[in-house]
Amino acid sequence: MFNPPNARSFFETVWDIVCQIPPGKVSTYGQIASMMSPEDDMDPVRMKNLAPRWVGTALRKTPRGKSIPWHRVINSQGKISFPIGSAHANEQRQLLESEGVVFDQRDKVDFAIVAWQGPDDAYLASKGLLPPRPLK
DNA sequence: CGTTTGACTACGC
DNA sequence: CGCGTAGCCAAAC
Repeated sequence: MFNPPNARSFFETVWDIVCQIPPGKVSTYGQIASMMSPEDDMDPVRMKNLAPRWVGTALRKTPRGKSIPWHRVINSQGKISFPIGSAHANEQRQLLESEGVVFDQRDKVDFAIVAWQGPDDAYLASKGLLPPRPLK
């Protein structure tokens, strides 16, 4: 899953999954990671700590020209992961708000309303992905 | 080629 | 809820 030789396909899988998130909904780095199968010899603890960061790494390298909805991925706390007030954070927030996503006074979204439930089963099967862990 | 960085998370206080 | 910390390791510098 995370070996260098597989990095390319890992990134592409992440981008592919992100493209499945509909407007007005959000996912998290950890949720996307939860859909990827760990390698057989991967230590569960190591996996848990590593996977979300790799999703972040993949997103950081998102091709800007392919209209991938990168802004629909936030962190497990329901907040944008860029420093508040930064150019990136402002852009991400504006994109989400333009889709109807609401942020409360602590800059958090309400997962009960905007959490993405994951791709449909057919998509998961076609990509060999696991059902995503629900967001809380 | 050594050091720092980073689009994370779970957990403890 | 907010803040700090450990765990992680390929990129970026």
